[in-house]
Amino acid sequence: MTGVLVIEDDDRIRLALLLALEDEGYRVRGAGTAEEGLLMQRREPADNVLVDLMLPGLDGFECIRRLRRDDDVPIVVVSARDDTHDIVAALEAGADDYVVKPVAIKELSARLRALRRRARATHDPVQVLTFGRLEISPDAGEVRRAGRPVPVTRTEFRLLCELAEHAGRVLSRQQLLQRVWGYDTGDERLVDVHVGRLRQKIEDDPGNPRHLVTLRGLGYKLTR
Amino acid sequence: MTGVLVIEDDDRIRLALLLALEDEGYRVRGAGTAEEGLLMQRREPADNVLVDLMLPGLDGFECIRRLRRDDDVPIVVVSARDDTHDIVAALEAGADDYVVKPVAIKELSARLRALRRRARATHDPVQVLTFGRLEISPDAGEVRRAGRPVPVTRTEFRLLCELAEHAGRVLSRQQLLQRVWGYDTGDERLVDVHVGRLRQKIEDDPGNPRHLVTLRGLGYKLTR
DNA sequence: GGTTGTATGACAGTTGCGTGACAAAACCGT
DNA sequence: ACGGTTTTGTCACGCAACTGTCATACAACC
Repeated sequence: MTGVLVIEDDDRIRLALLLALEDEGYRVRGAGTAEEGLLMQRREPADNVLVDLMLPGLDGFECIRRLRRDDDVPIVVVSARDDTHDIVAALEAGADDYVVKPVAIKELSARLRALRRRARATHDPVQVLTFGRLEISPDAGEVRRAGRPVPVTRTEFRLLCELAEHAGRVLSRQQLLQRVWGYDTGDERLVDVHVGRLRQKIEDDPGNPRHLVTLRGLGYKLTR
Repeated sequence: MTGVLVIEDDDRIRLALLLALEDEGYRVRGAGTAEEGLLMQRREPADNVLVDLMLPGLDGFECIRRLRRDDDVPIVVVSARDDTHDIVAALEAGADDYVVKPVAIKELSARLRALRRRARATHDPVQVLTFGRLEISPDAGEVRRAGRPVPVTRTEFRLLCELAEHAGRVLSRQQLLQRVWGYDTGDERLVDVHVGRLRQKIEDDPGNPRHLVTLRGLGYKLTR
């Protein structure tokens, strides 16, 4: 799910935008001032930023410039003013798009998508799931323990990814058989064996597993 | 100087746009129909395409889709209609921006710049991809190892570029077959053979590949 | 202490990969 | 069009790694 940060001082409009975007399936958060927004973006970057031009304190143009300095996040200006001069200035400052209020939420959403399509191509970030000092990159097909690559086999890798994807939740042997092996039926012991082998590789003390733990009678889970 | 292609059937508007853009410093060319525009873009790609939605014959949406299929060129829709439905549809079809006629040329120009900034971020750095002492120039069609040119065949080159473009990620044989050969189906061993040949040329010790590595059961990836 | 559920080591069959050989196809200069 | 050269795809073989099964040992629960 993609996150959107809305920087807008008018509480009513901000709330309306946030609700509408949430409805469109975005993870949302809002800020009432540029300063607050910049801080939030620095702390926990969203995938898109919507920013109003008229903000108290630091104005929208400056806000855009600073966002742009830190980050390559796609920025959309949402402003009441439709003056060409403002539009040009905002785009020059580093904004990617400029829409005039009031804006149809469907249009905004489509513009955000179009923008992310472009932005994604740049970064293509490789996802990394972290469990303590254990790192799993499903894309890279790589597992690391304390930064060192751990050679795992395909089945072990799939199993680990499956567990990682549902981190913290128990998965029964049946579920694992189904998802990793595609078996509808089969010997559940098979899972045990592979879990064991995986532990040898990823746990510091395979006898006392910290991450890949057994829940007697239920199955296995991966914890942080 | 950057080139802009304007696809617009109304002669007066097209001419006005072309003149105005030329004035802004763009190298311009125009097309009166989608078919003509597609042909021109294929023959000599412009850096931006402006397209009207209402075109005789192939309509704007289809035109966008076809442009997008060939190419990653930034596309801006310039339309008289400001209906949300049209905007969303155009963006979904692959357009990057949508402006409503009449449009201030300064705004249009700023939007084009903003768009190119994004597009460039994705494309320009692709000029030389470096993996240790291995350099790949997709544009120049050249591969170098420790500064020395390495003669690779076309297929090897495509394969290498495909892997380089997704550096650090595993690509399955299926994916490679699809992307390099365009096969939807076929013998996956074909990939092995070419990977092997490529290794002979680009790896210091082809037996222990450092860059073009195998992930048993998953595929291949190129690492730094 | 008995029962149930889990860990693990060994093993044989299987799979996946690298490679060299070869023929077909594409390419290229004449 | 022709002949030589390079490139491409197919195949078969061998090796190494992986997989699933089983038997046994161990731990948890009642």
